[in-house]
Amino acid sequence: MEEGTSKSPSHCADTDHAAGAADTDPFQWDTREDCEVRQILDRVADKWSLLVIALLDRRKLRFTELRREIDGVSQRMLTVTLRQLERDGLVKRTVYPVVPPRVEYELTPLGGTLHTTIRTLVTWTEEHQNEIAAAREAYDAREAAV
Amino acid sequence: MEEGTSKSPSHCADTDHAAGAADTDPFQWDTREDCEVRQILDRVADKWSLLVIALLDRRKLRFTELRREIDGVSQRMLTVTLRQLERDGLVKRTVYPVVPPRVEYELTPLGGTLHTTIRTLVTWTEEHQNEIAAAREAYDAREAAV
DNA sequence: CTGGATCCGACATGATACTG
DNA sequence: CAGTATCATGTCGGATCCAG
Repeated sequence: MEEGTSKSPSHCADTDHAAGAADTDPFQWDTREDCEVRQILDRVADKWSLLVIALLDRRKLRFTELRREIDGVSQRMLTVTLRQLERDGLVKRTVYPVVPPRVEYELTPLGGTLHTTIRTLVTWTEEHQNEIAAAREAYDAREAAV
Repeated sequence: MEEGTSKSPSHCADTDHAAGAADTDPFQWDTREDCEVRQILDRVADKWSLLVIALLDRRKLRFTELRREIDGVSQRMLTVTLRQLERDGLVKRTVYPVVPPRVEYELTPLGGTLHTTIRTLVTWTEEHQNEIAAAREAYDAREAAV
């Protein structure tokens, strides 16, 4: 992630419906790799990004607070993730030039709209995790039987 | 499979609201790693999974058809992805015992509900990709200036 | 045609140490 | 406190070969 930061993917799908038209074409969206949409999707659907955005909903948090709240994130990954989100205009970073450095992170309006969307995905997962767990057990059992 | 397929993460967040209750607690969901929700999320938000589910919406496709439609996917990744989705009960795999093997993939009802959700995420991305692109340019320009 | 198995390189991520 | 820099490594993913 940190390496290839300045890729310039093709705007393949920013055709018409990207502007907001109620295009409901079932499938045909990206398919092609190096598509901007797919790239953004990968970033947005990222493990840590998801968590950061969720935690930042409606409140500011400092670097260390975020780090403490997100179990398992390394300092490095948190920094990288925050930078990406900042670059994408989803998170705003405010530095207070005081003696012990103080940096606060918060969602931008754009980030806020994403939060809603992400929340939908999370809710879906929460609602169906049991079904998925069951499906896995069934699948594994079937496999083991063979 | 080769990667971590048989992890048994803790059911940390499958508490109450997971059952479907209209719980709108702003943030507190996973945070902890090795949380089942987070694991499912990672799978579901996966690059290839997203594409496969999108393509499978409302129609069956054969292995080769999928491979052809998804630009850039290797045989291996497609196989792995399909297996995961099948295990999770999102995709149904049907094998026809004919001379040239014929295997068809289609979404299960559960997979169908996920498609809707994913579609939301994709739509968001499509609608905001310009804003994000602009934010990136602005950010990069700001950086370069320094 | 479908896909399992293996080898292997590349990149993402983690751990650690250092700085303003 | 909030990073940056460096090094170590695990995993992902691609290529290839092979089998039912």
